[in-house]
Amino acid sequence: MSEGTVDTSKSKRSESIAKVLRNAIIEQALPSGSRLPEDTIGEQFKASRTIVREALSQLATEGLVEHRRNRGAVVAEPSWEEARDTFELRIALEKIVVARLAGTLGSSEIAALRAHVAEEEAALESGDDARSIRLGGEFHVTLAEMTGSQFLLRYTQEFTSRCSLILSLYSRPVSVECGVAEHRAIIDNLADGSSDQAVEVMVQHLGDIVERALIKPRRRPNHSIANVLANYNELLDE
Amino acid sequence: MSEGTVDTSKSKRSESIAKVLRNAIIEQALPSGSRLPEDTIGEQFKASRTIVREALSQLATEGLVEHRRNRGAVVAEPSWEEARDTFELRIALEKIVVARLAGTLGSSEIAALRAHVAEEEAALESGDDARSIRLGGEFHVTLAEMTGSQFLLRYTQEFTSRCSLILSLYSRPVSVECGVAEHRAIIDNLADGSSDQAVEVMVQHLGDIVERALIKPRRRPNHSIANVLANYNELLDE
DNA sequence: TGTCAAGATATTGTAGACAATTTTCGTATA
DNA sequence: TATACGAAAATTGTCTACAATATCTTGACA
Repeated sequence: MSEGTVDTSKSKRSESIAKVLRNAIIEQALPSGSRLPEDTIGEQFKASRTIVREALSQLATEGLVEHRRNRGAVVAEPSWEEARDTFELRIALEKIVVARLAGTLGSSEIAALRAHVAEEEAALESGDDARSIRLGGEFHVTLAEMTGSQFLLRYTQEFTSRCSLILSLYSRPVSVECGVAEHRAIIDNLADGSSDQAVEVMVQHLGDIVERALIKPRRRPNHSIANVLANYNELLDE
Repeated sequence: MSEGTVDTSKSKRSESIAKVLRNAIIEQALPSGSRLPEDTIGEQFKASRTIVREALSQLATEGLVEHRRNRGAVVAEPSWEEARDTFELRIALEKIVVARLAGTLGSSEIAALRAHVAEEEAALESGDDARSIRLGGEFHVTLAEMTGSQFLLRYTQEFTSRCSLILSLYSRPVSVECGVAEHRAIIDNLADGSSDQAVEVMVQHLGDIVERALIKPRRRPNHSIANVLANYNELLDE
């Protein structure tokens, strides 16, 4: 089906590939431990190994894949300690985001956030788990984006991705990690402008996520990389 | 059978190059805005552009260099807003480090920290500014290292480097940014184990640094990259 | 003399070739 | 049968060539 590769090539090609792989990893289409051979991926995207390698490097610094010398890249499998550190840092990070945002958002931004949550709810009801998880993470990224800070945005993206991966490893299969109600509460507090309270709600929210997580590892059957990527190619042209 | 193979050079050539460039940037041997042509650097290190490119990518994600499409890399010149964000994140990060460390350090670790500060003091008295700046940053990295957390270490390195770059842009020429006395106070509080107080001292310390900084930009004359790197090559085998 | 265009030069972006290393698999041997 | 060894295959690491793009130089023209 998908022969796509619509290039959109103004921004870096490796970035597009990284994005697709990132989504595939977060949605567990590529489970932890999956091998990621450079030429297989390159074939899928019709790109040379140079480009694929760039994408994998990027994902490695994000902590989503692991590089073993001369043995290729695999989807990372964060240890429990790494999971704990990641969440602790993420909470510290998002405290800053929320504190900076409280009381500064315009009505259009509030509306955008509410619309996003509505989307989350729709995905939840339709039972599309993968979509739910992705949208749940994107909510936090959207918040970071609204601070206008490149750094807060970049790190929020990084930590949100890694947390999604961690949750897929350690949390119960059923639990969707980002509660829609909690997101609504965050928006309400941001709109009201009570900074401390907004921070408190965010901390509570992320704390709940940690609570729900860190249960025990589980494993999914390995899919063929070629098949998985074929499905994800459609996402390329966004 | 095979001998030890202490593959220091094997581990990653691009990492060695990145390290040299990082030091050169932090010590302002390569001022903000300096161009970093791939083949010039490759020639210095006798490495192909592939390797140099890898090193530059690494430094780009660390925020020390900036990539302009088809126009090469230059030493980054963080804006005031980026500077502010970087420091805010760094403080949040190091609060975590100190909180985790308080009361957990063994006497050998305390001794190592004190030895490090002694080195800082020596460098300060000898008037070797570049060395002082580097050692000041390394103190914080050493702390992060002692937590045993890969993530805390990596991000502390990243933020410390970037902060050094920022200070070189915005702070007074004379001020050495990490006060030796303050570092001693941090060690004392870590040894005593009063977590809250240790955190407080660290926040105070980093706050002081910010205070001393953010004055106004200044500029140094551009040195030839080839010359600069020739001087720094000695550091390669460390 | 100043401006602008076109060619020349320099630098980055990407691809593919070759080398180095690991993994796999078949085969001989006890 | 189990194990050890070694050749073949697969995969990554690095280099170099070529293409695409940006920057600089030169010279014509107003």
